[in-house]
Amino acid sequence: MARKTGSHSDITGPRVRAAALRLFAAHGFAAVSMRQIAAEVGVQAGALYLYTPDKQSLLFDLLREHMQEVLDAWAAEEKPDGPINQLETFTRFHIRFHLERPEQVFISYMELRNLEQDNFKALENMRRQYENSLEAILKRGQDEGVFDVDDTKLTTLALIAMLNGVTSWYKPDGRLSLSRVETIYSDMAGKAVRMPRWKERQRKLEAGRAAE
Amino acid sequence: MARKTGSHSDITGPRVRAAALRLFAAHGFAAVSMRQIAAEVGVQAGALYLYTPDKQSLLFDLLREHMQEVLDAWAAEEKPDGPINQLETFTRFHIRFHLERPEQVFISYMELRNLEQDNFKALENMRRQYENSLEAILKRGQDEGVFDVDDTKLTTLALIAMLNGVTSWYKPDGRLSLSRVETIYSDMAGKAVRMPRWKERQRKLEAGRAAE
DNA sequence: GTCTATAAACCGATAGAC
DNA sequence: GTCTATCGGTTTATAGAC
Repeated sequence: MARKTGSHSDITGPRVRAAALRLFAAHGFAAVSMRQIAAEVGVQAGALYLYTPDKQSLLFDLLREHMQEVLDAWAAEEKPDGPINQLETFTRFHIRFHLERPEQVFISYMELRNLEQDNFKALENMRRQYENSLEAILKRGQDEGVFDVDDTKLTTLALIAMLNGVTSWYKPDGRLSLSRVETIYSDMAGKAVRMPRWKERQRKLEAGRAAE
Repeated sequence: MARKTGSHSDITGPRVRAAALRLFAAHGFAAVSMRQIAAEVGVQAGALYLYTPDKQSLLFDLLREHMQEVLDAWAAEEKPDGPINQLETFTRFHIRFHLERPEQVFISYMELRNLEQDNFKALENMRRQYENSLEAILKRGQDEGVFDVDDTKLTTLALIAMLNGVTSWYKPDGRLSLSRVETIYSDMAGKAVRMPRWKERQRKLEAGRAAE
């Protein structure tokens, strides 16, 4: 039964991509050779070119599909009412989604510079689109007076950077559970942007005085 | 006067390191060849080995010196009294120091994985030492009841990740000045960890009741 | 679909002339 | 201190047998 050659296009294709993902994440795109990827899959280097036109496309496809997954998953997420709850939903979603895909996340911000210009721009647009969905929540909260944010764009980037940081230390069997980590980050994000109660009171006081 | 060879040890050495820094930051350690570095300096590849035993040492020295600079600069920074002011001092210091050295910061977290194990561990210890100086501030604030932090270690990492994020978008001639950016981040960090006023009042209330 | 073999170029590092 | 030349090995990608 065992044979060395045969038709495995539908199986080998995904395996090539999985091996590339693992190796790029572990050693970096530039440091990984096509021969290493082939060895990981169990084929010869030449066979890889049946599944990708070149090494660059292998990287770009991995990054593009990851970003598309993020966008689709967030679009499918059920959104509660009100910016405060939406911010919690976003932070929890972001942390959970990213911790479930450590390798994709890692290469998504480590290997961007190895992309050719056009590929880089395509990825950057998708990333900006995702950031905009958080900024929209902050803007709404700002308009409704429940958030007190100095600059929504800057705050968006600061929050996402903070949330991304979790991927660099979290271990699934560490001392903190996933939901516990979600809660802590979500609380910090909320405290960082929410209108303080004393400011809210002052605002209402002034509004009342103006109404007299 | 012009001659092609001569004694330039004291000049060429730093130029090699500067070229390596620039190229590693721009293209990544693994993607940069010794020949490229030599070309940037204006010497032949062989001449580089007068200034570094090998490529790995070139990277390690850059990273180690950067971390040492961070530690020295923070040690030299004048510290105000009280955790609240110290947190502001730390956030402003961190942002300013890192924005002044974008290339060093970039390679310091992008190229860690290209270090051999011993070199990596040495760097990691220095990084942890720096993190500890922030965690000490949070712990003191927690003990004094002015901070309300769930987990000082996790919060330390979250704050540093947030602050580091600034290096990925800040442009010196952008719409926000450096001191403005410092203020916004410092405010966010403060709000994220400070004991809320209502909680503080409740705490004092309970303390008063217990004293009866 | 996978293999072997190979082209053409590049790599890090060293030797030895000047 | 810098050069040229080179060793021994690697790289991406392709050609052609099976």
